[in-house]
Amino acid sequence: MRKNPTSAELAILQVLWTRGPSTVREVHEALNPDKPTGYTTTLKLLQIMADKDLVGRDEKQKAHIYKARIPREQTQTQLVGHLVDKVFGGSASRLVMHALSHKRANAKELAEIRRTLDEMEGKLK
Amino acid sequence: MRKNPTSAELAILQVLWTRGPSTVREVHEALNPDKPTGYTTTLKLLQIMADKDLVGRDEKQKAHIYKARIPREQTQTQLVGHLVDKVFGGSASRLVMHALSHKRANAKELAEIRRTLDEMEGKLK
DNA sequence: TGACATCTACGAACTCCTTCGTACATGATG
DNA sequence: CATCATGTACGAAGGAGTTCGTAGATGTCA
Repeated sequence: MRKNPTSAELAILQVLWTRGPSTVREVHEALNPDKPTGYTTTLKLLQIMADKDLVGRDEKQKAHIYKARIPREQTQTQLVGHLVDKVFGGSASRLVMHALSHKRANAKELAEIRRTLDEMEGKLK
Repeated sequence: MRKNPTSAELAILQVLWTRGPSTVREVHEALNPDKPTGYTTTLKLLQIMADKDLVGRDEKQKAHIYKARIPREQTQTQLVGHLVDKVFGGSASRLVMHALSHKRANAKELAEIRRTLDEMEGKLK
């Protein structure tokens, strides 16, 4: 089983997931507003992530192009699972209820959630 | 604003939240099945946590008694918020739906969730 | 009381993550 | 082709978290 990405890695994956394949500079600039660091920091992180196979890269251009190698969905699942275990005693529904009651969701979101809930109950029998 | 507890700290808080005030040995033994470490490791961790005011301690006995100083609920809120920001682009409902659809909840849990959902919709108008 | 078990205190090592500086390669431009 | 901007590679420093060993204090019990 694959280890969870670290915090900095997650931020980079976030960029790659939303932007798609990107150069170091592109990632760096997407990141910088939030958290100013040197360019070589971003570079180094991407290199490390390539070692770990978290990202792949195309070296055909001078400026290498990196892309995420793990799907967003899978990482979400992993991290939610982790949180459920560590902080909600293994009960995902407790997490759901906690998130629900702390979130000022609008009508549309609540309807969506209700739809998902209906599906779940449908599958149940 | 208070920093998130680290992973080891979280495990200890978990024990204190469920057991209530405990000695180092009690915490240590509750922890060990999952993750065997030396006794002094647990001790050191609790001492550090006391420094950070994550736990308080009563030194009246020879074996000091530690208790959590931050409420479980607050920590859950904090960590869920963190996850929502970092991995779900700030949308708590996306987290809820994700957790829902990956969880094989039983009928009772689903009913509870539905009740929470009803409450939310009630408050909405 | 003396031996033994159990406790706290704390320094030190180790690992992992993050950050950056420096060196060197390469493409573009006048 | 000389220069400059821009790129990669990589060592090393620094911080945080975790782990443990050792020392010294204190309670227990035959």
